[in-house]
Amino acid sequence: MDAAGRFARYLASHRLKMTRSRRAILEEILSIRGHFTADDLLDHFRRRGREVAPATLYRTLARLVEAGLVHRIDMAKGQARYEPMFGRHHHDHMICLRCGKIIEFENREIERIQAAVCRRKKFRLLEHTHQLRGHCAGCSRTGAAARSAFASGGIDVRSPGRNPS
Amino acid sequence: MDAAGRFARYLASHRLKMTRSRRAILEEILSIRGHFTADDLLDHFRRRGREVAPATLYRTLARLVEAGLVHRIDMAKGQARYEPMFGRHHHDHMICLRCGKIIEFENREIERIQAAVCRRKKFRLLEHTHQLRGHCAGCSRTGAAARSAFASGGIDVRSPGRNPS
DNA sequence: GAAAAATTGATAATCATTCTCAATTGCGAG
DNA sequence: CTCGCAATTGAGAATGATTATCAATTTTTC
Ligand SMILES: [Mn+2]
Ligand SMILES: [Mn+2]
Ligand SMILES: [Zn+2]
Ligand SMILES: [Zn+2]
Repeated sequence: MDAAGRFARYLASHRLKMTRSRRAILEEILSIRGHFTADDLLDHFRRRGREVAPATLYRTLARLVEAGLVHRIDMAKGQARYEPMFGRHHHDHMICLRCGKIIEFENREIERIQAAVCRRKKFRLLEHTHQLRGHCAGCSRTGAAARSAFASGGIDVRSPGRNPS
Repeated sequence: MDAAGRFARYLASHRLKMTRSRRAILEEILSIRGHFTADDLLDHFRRRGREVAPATLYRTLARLVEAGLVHRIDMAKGQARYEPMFGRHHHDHMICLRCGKIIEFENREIERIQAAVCRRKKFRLLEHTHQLRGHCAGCSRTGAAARSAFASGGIDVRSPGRNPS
């Protein structure tokens, strides 16, 4: 089933309604490839005239996360990032502290060991985050000259395709 | 060298002063075993009459983190946790979503693979967080009855000794 | 001990996100 | 279709942990 269908099913099973705003937000997210912030989306809408209130966007993002269609990435500070998870599998992130770029990685071995550690401690694992912070290839090369797009908002919006590694 | 000495050295090398407040804060932290929030510390001080302004505490905690004597654990929401890192080595955390307990774990294998992944992507790793969230042994056992000490502040303050695993 | 430099603390500011609540909309029943 | 009611929306206020301001105070230096 497609994303819209899955969302509809989720809404129905929770006595929630498929409204114009929710449809528009899902639509907009599906058109994005990569990671984005709530503000990124608000900007997109503003530019197209179609306004969506922040409260509504935040509420809908929470629903989409609930429904498993979107993943939320909590940063140590500043805004959270989101990414569409439709048709993708779990992965973790490397975050460049210079330019803000987000690189995805996926490692079965780590996940396996992680599960084993939890088993040993009798810990029922529900979710996890594994964030690697440092300098991306580009920023390591170009000394201190890297334009710090991080602070000023020029954040990454790119994904390495369906199967990151 | 002891913690106070290391802090003194750090301060000196940064043209900073060893003040009464900074000494008191470090002292207090050393007396704690386990994880704590800024508010936990403020409470301790308040109870002993010796007041310390929040601004001062936050500033000092930042210095201690800089100096490598304290580690800061950013939670997805709510206050950050801190823990003394004096004489301890790196480890990561499992966080119980029911009772808030923090369990430490350390796994060389994961860290090794993590480093390899970074090498492959030419990413210069500077720091990382690996948080496992779920239910601790106790909370898994006692169904939904677990008192949610998390929201109400009764957070863990315990460490499994010098060498977690 | 005085001057210079750093620190403190009261207070205001930040800022992403959530809350409130009156007005609006979606939708199932009739 | 049209009601009726529950769910949703949006404007604006509230939250809450942390940081910024800045005058008064403490430390260190000379
Ligand atoms: Mn991703
Ligand atoms: Mn710890
Ligand atoms: Zn970079
Ligand atoms: Zn627990």
